[in-house]
Amino acid sequence: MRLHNTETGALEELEPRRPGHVDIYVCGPTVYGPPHLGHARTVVSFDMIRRWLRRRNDVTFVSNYTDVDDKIIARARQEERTPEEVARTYEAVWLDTMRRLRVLDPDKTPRATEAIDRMVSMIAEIIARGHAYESGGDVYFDVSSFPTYGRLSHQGLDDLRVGARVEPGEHKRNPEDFALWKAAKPDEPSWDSPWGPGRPGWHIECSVMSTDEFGMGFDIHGGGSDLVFPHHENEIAQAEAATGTRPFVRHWLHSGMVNLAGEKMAKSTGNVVMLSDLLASHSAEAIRLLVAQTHYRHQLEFTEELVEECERAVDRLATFRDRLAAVLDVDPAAVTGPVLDPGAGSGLEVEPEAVAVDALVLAMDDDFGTPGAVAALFDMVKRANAELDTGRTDAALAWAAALAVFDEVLAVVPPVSDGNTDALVDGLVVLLLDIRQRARESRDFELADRVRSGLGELGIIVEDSAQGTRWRRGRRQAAGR
RNA sequence: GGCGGCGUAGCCGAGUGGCUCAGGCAGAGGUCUGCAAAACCUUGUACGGCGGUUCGAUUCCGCCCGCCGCCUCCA
Repeated sequence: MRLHNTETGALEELEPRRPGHVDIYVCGPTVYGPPHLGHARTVVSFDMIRRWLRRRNDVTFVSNYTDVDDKIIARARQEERTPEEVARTYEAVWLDTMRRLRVLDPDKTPRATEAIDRMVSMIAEIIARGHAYESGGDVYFDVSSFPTYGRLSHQGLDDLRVGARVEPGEHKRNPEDFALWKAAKPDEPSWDSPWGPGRPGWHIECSVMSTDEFGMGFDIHGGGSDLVFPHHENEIAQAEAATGTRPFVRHWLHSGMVNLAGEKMAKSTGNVVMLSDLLASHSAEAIRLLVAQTHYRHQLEFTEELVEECERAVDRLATFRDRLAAVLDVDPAAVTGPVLDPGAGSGLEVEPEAVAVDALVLAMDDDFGTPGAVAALFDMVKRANAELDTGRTDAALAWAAALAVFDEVLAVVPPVSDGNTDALVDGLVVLLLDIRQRARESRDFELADRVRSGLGELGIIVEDSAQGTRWRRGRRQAAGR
């Protein structure tokens, strides 16, 4: 398969250093506050990338928590708590939110504060190799000593000098140098080091934690495109300067930013959508579909209307899933069950429909083309529905298996509502529908419609068909609103 | 100023040097139905502007216009 590499700016063949194994590191959050839509965009994009890679590879996915940082310290002061308490709180919020978005847990989630000793070692190594210097208790990376600096962001040193600046209290030789270690300030967390007490700069942690896990030259490093410079540029400089070897990373993957109604989402202007708000009124699947419909490298346009549209599209998938379940006479949950895992006992271990899966493979193998995958999915739904309308059900099992494959990669099919398990509600609805059926048979449509609209107001959707009357809970009620 | 990206039908958004068509949502008409819903069918002069290359460009090249991101903590 091909994937885009930020460093070369070109599509490249994915060639893992160990065939069949892919090691991927994605920069995680600084845990100083609750996650917002921008986080979701990046995390969901990489979740789909990971889900695709693991169909053919043994994938190890690592994503860190940055738990020492200016913003965490500031937040801790504000809330009169310790930085550690703040970090642990938002770490838990992050994990919970990502799970609600059906994002798979990383295989490992290293914390910056647990890697300080290795950061100190790496910094010492960088100094020893002549790429960094100590100055007033700080340690700075000497950018001029690293000739390929700027190769990820495609900028020369002269270009970078223009934007570079020196904060008050810094002791840089050159403005484009960056901090590896910051001397301790009063009332801030600090650790001992050969240069005195202090704390690490932001960039060093990812060089350390990724190579701790994978060593130099691992397969994929990812993150939002806003991290290309300076964060990832600096990670390369640190890791390669410390080891004297290259490359640090084989493929750099970066996801695009989110636009809110045409404007950049920015905390400074209050133009932010918090995920807790978004998830209160929208399903994870709709949010994931919205993300999947735009290629991961492009800017994502976001409005409330667009998520609403995705809700309707996602409902269509649920309806299709339920229809297949009815035809196959199985529990709807089994339809999108783990067919990829033989022996999981879903009862649906069959060949997925080849047409749809071929289209999925074609799309995803070309730089993780989730928009094409979504198109392939809905294309199958339309064809399958058309056949089912004519009473042809022989391919139902293959469709179900294909649907499960799609859901394994994209996770956009809403789960079967567990709201239907209330035996009392179940019984009452069945009773009402039985009465309604008798009314229909005696052509008392006024009463029949009264029952249907009354149930509708309670969030229960009644649908008559040639095969009899079906009912289900509407999305809003199923979401517990 | 530097680096990068985008401009595709009402909206979002793939894609391609010529071939029937991305896909979703919305709109219109229809089939089915007691009605509705669901589903399906039909329906849209789409490719920012101007040049160039070409037998032929939305797709390649140049210029222009417009929009956006990064260059500072940021997913």
